[in-house]
Amino acid sequence: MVHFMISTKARYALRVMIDLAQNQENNYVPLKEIAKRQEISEKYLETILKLLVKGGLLTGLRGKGGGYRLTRLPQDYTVREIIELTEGPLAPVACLLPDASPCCRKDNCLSLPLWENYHALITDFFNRITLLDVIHGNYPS
Amino acid sequence: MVHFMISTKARYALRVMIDLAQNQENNYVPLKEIAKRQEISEKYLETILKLLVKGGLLTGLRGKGGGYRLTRLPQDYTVREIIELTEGPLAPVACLLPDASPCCRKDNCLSLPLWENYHALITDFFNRITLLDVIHGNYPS
DNA sequence: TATATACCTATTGACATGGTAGGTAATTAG
DNA sequence: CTAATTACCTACCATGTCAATAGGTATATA
Repeated sequence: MVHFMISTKARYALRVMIDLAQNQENNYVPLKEIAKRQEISEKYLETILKLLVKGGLLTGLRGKGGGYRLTRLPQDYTVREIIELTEGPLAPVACLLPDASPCCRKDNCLSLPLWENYHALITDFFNRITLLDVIHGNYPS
Repeated sequence: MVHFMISTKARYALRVMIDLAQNQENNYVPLKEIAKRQEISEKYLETILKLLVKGGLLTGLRGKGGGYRLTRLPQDYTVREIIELTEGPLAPVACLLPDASPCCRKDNCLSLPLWENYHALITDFFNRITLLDVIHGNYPS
């Protein structure tokens, strides 16, 4: 609806990460369990978990007793990487994308510094906050 | 392409506001001139200018010698209102939209505080910066 | 061997974005 | 009064992304 919204992919991904941090103990947690707890369709959740595994944030194990689990400790994930993995780069304008080709207007573009500052602000924000911070509700004051 | 991108509507709107601040002197500036300087299609620019007039950020005058001009001084516009007018609220999740109906998960939603903090951060950022700041390249250090 | 699980490919409907087309109303210059 | 200029209005369209679904395959364990 509105363009400043975080996609469900990124939001669900974060919820999944939280869910695993809280429920994995020493076991693999099957998709079905996560889906039930989080009230997310199993099929849709699959596509999200696939991304997280592919990006190395989770490990998947097939077969009976299989499921998913974190590859690191909660304090070693940043919110930024979870979001960027599922939703793409945080760049607010094409000129600031990782692979951006130089813009011809660049030198006399008065807006660019605004987007650069904004970009730096949100990147830094999401970079500083770890998964553990989210679970404990720790935010910079 | 990627979901963190500011829409062209908001970006063009900002460029138009800058353009007018720099070129209006005491006259009304016709759409055609702005479109030419900014290299934006006239037809598309129309839809953006309509929004800005409707929102009270610009005045339009018809007929020969007509065009558009700012309704206030550049230092009296915030970037936030320009963006929100053209792109909608800055809320990153539905729960934080102005007219949001209460979410049943709200009380045990660990993510919500994250989005609230993020929302406050960017709202404050865009709120503090005026059109004049953009023109002069003044940003908080 | 049966069951549980992750993993893979493809498809769909809905919607927003970015942009276009053509016409109407108002104002001024001559 | 007429012609030119300009904003304003309604409608349309093509593309792409999002959110979600469907059905099948590979792998591990009990």
